This record gives sequence, structure tokens and C-alpha cells, in this order.
Amino acid sequence: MGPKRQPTLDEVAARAGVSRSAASRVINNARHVSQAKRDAVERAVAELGFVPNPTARALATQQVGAVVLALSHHDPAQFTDPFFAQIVLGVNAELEKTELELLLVLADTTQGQARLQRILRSRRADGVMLMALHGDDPLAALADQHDVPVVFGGRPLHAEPRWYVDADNRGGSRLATEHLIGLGRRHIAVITGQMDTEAGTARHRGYLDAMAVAGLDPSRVEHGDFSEAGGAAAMTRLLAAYPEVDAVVAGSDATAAGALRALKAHGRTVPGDVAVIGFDDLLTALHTDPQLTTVHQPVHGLGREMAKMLLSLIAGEEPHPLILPTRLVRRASA
Amino acid sequence: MGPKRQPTLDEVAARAGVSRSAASRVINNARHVSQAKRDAVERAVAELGFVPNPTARALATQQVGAVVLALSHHDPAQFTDPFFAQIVLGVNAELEKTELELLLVLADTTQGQARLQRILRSRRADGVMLMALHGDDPLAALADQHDVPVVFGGRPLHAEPRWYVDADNRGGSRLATEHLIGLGRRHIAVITGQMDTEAGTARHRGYLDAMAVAGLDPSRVEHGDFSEAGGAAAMTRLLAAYPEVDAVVAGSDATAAGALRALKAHGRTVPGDVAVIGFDDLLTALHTDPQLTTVHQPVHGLGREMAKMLLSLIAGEEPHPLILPTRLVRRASA
DNA sequence: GTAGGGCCCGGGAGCGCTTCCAATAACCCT
DNA sequence: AGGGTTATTGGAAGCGCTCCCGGGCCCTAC
Repeated sequence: MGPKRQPTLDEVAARAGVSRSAASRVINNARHVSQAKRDAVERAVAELGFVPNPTARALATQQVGAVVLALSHHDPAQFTDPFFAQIVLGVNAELEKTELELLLVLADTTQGQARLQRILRSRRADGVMLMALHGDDPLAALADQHDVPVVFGGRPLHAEPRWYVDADNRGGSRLATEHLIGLGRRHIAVITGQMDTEAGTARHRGYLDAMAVAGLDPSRVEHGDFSEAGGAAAMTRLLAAYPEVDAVVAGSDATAAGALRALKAHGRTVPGDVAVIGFDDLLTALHTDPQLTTVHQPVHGLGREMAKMLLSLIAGEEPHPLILPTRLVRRASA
Repeated sequence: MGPKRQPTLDEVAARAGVSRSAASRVINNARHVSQAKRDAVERAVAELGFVPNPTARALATQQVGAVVLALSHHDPAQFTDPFFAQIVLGVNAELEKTELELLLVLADTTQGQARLQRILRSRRADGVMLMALHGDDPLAALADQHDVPVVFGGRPLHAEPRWYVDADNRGGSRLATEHLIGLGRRHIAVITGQMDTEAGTARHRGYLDAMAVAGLDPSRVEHGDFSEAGGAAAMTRLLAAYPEVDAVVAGSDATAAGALRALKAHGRTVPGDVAVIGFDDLLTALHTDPQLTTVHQPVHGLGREMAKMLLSLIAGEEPHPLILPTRLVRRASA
């Protein structure tokens, strides 16, 4: 292990021959310090290798210098979805411009939720980003209870939080469905995501929108859970119930990948027999065979915007909720 | 936003009619407090909704109550690999048993590295887990410079850190190669991972071990980068250079998936024409067609063991480095 | 009867930093 | 030259908690 204790501000001040206050002003480059003293302090800092102690600073300023990203999901495996990795990456990108640290809280278990509670109540962080809420998620209620700004990533099912960033799920799904209709498909099914999430229901509604406009039968529906396995299972049920199906809009790329697998297993060709459209446009969409036509949502941007919004909240501003656009990416599967 | 300021320990003490010291003893359930006072304090805590301020506590105890998981990679996209998600999950599982928070540092950019430096020097965390080091990674050197315990996940290329958790990469890769040999394959190629990582070179050596024992030609090698795209590209080069190839051991599951894609594109069947073995046994191994025979490494366990080791280091113990076993998982691709 | 030897208990000194404040010093203008 | 700013200073009071210490008490043992 390492050498000695880190030097304190007092030691720096002593070495520079100034008061602690002056030294403090220098390292925070505040005003009211003569150039001479400023130089002296800076030299001392360099010589001693001084780094301010964030804990002490936090105690004095009442600002922790950290924010939490809380990912809520029922099944830990969900976290494996590259979707979350992209979110983290986006958040991180924005945070890197600041001095804020990122606290990651996986709030799947009740354990994790208790932990998040504790963090909020004890002001262990200056703000919170909350992702992926299911309908019954008790986390949703936490937002108002504490004196800490909370930004939602996606919306909880039955509430409109004060601050959130979301993607235009409904619009994107409608786009996808319209594309299939434009292709001449008429027996278009949908494999939804989890229906206890806003994203799941919104994407389903987008499908319903487009089908209604075209006057098509919107009843071919099976529920998935955003996962590959769930998509495959739903596709199998779909084929059994509606063998005439000639297109399917899936709740996510993983869902679509699963559907592709099931379709292949049942001897249907894609896009020949059945056209498939995903949602997300993650890297997986490129690795399927055929490559997925899908609805692009700016996942990285979603993370970035969440962080930005939180930052502006922390700065005392009043940002507006944000809904990011989605767009269709045409590839081989539809 | 929320209500008022959180109550302080002084307020709790006042309300309970005891000294602050006594109140402190109660919430840390230390000894030397009468049952009566204990009850009084506990009642006050409940009534006031008191939660100790971690910052103040950290300042007083010199223990931050947080550890960092630092993921180092050159390309942010690498983080998207579910491998990292599993690591995070494993670490989190172990940390959930404690009161420690998880600080996530993505040390890809020089920005991120500076940040990690800062964290170490300012004692913003009680310990560090460092993952995925490339050979030239400056992070590797940080371990000894600071008074903070550091556990490595995987080893850096040219150094044997004091504390690390790794998988038996060499042994696993040897197992895979032996399996192919046992299948009667004789023109076995290898697509390596990044050769500036320990995992990359160790897996290559495992292949060399097995080939040497069998007296086979080990020169059919192309370098990948653990990614799907890299695997596909390498496979294409392999086919051009060594059309006789009848098996390939890949540096990772993603690499194998890419190889599968390239093989299919070139009209080779798997495992008929060419057998393929991956490494990792992530979920992706189940989603390829055919499903991947692969070397299982306990990724989740790797995360868990890193956390455990760090915990024991923080507790002042002297754990030993740990190499986790790998094993062959037979599925359809070989 | 009294000298220990536990327990409780509260006072108070920090942990390392920020920041208010009163005291000086420097500077401007007319 | 003098009154009024405006800039620098260092002292000192916290931020909210932990923990060392010394003072009481009560019990036991001699």
C-alpha cells in the first residue's frame, strides 16, 4: 500500500505562510486573494500533493458531489440488456464534464430499494436518476418525499413525474406499424414489452394508432417481457393462434431477435413470410439474421439528457420534461 | 421536492433527554447504554425520522462507506458487453450485504483516468476494484501509490498484482481446444481476443498448450478484439488464409458469434464444416444459431469474489489472489 | 468498612473543510 | 488631504458525527 496520510489544508496554509481561509480561497479560486499569496499556495499545493478531502468539503458545503443512477428491475438479468449499458454510458459522458461522481444503485431487490431510501434520506447524493419503473414500483413515490431532485428515465405507468426524459415510444411504434402497412402487410401482430411499464403500453398504443388509421384488425397480440426468450415464446404462441400472421412489431430488439429465432424454428422466412420490426436499435439489431429493421431511440442520448436535466436541477434551474424523437431504421427484416 | 431538513443527532438526543454521546452509542448499538436510555433514543429516532448523515460520519471515522468499481477500456462500446453487466451484478450482490455504496467509474478516456486518480488520492472511497486492464494501462500502476486497497479483476499484462481475482483462462482455452481435437478436428484455428490483455494472451496460450500436446499445427491464428464485429472480420481473414480450417476456438462468445455469422456468409455449415467454440458462456451463447459450445467462466462469481476480497482487505485481512475455474459447456456448435 | 472494578454517562475535542465577519490595507475621487 | 470604497486578511464558528476521558455509581471482596 501507499505512503503517508494526505496533507491537509492547514499544512498547505502553513507551508505557504498564509491563513487557512486564504488557502481555501485559492483552491476554490475565489476572489480576494493577492497574486502573491495565490502563487505561494499553489506552490505549496504542488509540493505537498494536496488534494482537498471531499468528505470534509461535503460536510461544510452541504453538497455531496455525487449523484445516483438507480436502475429498477424485477429480475437482475434484465440489467444485462445492453440498453442499460448505453444509459450508463450516456450518463457517464455527461457527468465526466463535471466533478460529480456516479453512484450506481441496482434497486431490484427490496434490499436495493431500502438502500435507495437510505441514500435519499441521508443526503448521500445531490440528486437521483431513476430508470425503468414498473407500474407498482414503490420507488416512484420516493421522488416527492425528499429534498433531493429526482429525474425519471421513462415515466412510471400511472404518474407524470415533474421531471423526466423519455423516448417517443408511441410515435416510434406507430411509425413501425405504418411501415409494415406500407409494405402491404395486412395481418400484423404485435409482441408487447412488459405491460406494467410505460414503454410497454405506449409502444402497444402506437401500434393500435396505426392499425386504427388503416382500419386493420389490431387484435393479434401476445405479451413479452423485452427479453429474447420472452420474444421467442410469444412468437410461438402467435403462430399457433394466428397462423396467417405476415408481420410483427416487437417490443424491443431482443424481443424481435427471439421472434426471429422462433420464426426460423417454425420454418417461416423473414421477411418473406413474415416481416419483423424491432425497437431500440441496439447493436444486437445488427447481429441478427437478417439484420433488424427497427425503431431507433437515442438510448445514449437518453442517459445524457437525464444527467443534463439533473445537473440543471441541482444548479437550481427549472428544466422541462423531455421526450426524445424516435425514427425508423430500415434494414433487412422488413 | 421535500419537506424540511433532516434532524440531527443533537436533536434526537435533546428529545430523548440524553447526551449526544449516548445517542450516538445507541444508533451504533455500542455498549454502555442503559436500556431505558436506549429505548428513549430509539423512540426519538423513530419519531423524528432520524437518519445519520453519512458525510459527517465519514469525516469522523475516516471511512467513506463506498467503494469504486473502475472499468477500463479503450472504446466505450466495449462496456456494452454483457460481460461487464454481469460483473457489476456480482459486485452489487456482494455489496448489498453491507452498507457500502458502489461508485462506478468508467475509465476509458483520460478524463476517466484522472477522475480515478482523484478518487484514490482524496480518499473518496474505501477501496477499489479495477477491471479489464490493457497492457499499457496506466491505471495498473495506481494500485501501490495510494493508501487504498485495490483488487484487480483479471490481471494486467505485465504485472502480478498483490490482490486479484481471475478466471482460469489458459486452462479453459486448453479444454476447448482439446475438445475439438477429441472431435477429430485437425485444422484448428484460433481467433484471439485483444493481445494486449492478459485474458487474450492466456487464452491463446491455452490453445497452444493443447495443440502442442497433440502435435498439431498451431499457426492458424487471427486476432480479434472480443467483439462480434472483430470476430466476423477475423473469421473472414481466416477463411481466406486457411480454407482448410475445420474448427475455431474463439476468444469470446461475441467473437464466436461473429465467426458464426462470417462462416454462414461464406457458406460453411456449423458444426458440419467448421466447429466453433466460444468463451464466457454469456446469454448470447444461447441466442446464436447453432447455440454455442463454449467455455464457462463464472463472471458473476468473479464480480462477487472481487467484492469479497476487497471487503476482507478493508477489514484488515490478507486474502489470497484467486483464480476461478472454467469448464466446457457442450452445446450445438462443436 | 473500604478499596477496587466494572458499568453508565456527559463533556469536549476533534475529523478537514467553508464561510461569515470584523479588522486592516490599498485606492479612488474631488 | 480626507472621506468613502473596495480588496485583502486571519480568526473563529460551524457542518454532524465519533470517541476518548474522567466522574459518578453500585457491587463485590477482603
